[in-house]
Amino acid sequence: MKFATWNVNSLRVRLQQVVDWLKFYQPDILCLQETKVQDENFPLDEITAAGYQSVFVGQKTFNGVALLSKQAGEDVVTAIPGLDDVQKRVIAATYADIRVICVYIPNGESVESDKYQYKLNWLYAFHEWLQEEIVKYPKLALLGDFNIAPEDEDTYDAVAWKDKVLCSQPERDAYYGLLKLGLVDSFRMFEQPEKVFTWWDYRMMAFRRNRGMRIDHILLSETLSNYCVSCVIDKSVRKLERPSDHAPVMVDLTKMS
DNA sequence: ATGGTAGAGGATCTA
Repeated sequence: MKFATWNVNSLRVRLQQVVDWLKFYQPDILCLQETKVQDENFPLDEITAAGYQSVFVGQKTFNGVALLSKQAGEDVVTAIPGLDDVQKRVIAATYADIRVICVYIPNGESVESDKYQYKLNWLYAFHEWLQEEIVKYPKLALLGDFNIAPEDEDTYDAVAWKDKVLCSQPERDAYYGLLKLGLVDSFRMFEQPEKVFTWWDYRMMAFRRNRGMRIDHILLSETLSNYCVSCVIDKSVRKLERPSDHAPVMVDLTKMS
């Protein structure tokens, strides 16, 4: 089984890239973030034609998440229960006995911003909900754009980004708080080269200079991690014309088959 | 030098 995540930064702009990617890699599940499309405009026909089912929750202009899957999901949840939030940032579904949660964690803008407080509050509420979910579902995968670089090695310049948004200690504490619930960073299960990132700013030729950050993650519950044989970042799509600023991340749970 | 680019939507906001 292959699970993947990709912040597409507008599904309508990236639709052909997503369809091509699905056809090439044939993941069992693809989590999308920043679809930026209202539900009535979701490109259902094109996704269906590619052989995938979809569940989604979107809004005008910003945010929006979706789960594309070969098999139908059950027990779909489209918000953090109990959190009063107009922003569409989470969707979860169960496939066989595996709970898949797709998240678009707030960016935060800067540590001085009100959006940073919103991010920390959101992470607290998400933690509370995830704690319940992982008890209910021992096989759980959490995929998405976390907008957090867990370690200095996940940044192109740790000195420049020290205590900045995406790297600040409260954000990293919240990230490791999620791991403490019983999740493993699939990327770090394996030996990896240095300077491997998932996001590069559109500006300042950041991609060409590999000035990126590793902020998109696939976290697996310990039960599920036993089946994981690889975690790769597909940098190739970032080189396409009109790319998303994020690259997809994919895990292979082949041992499960 | 606090810039630059991309997306949505139709002036700025978000990232």
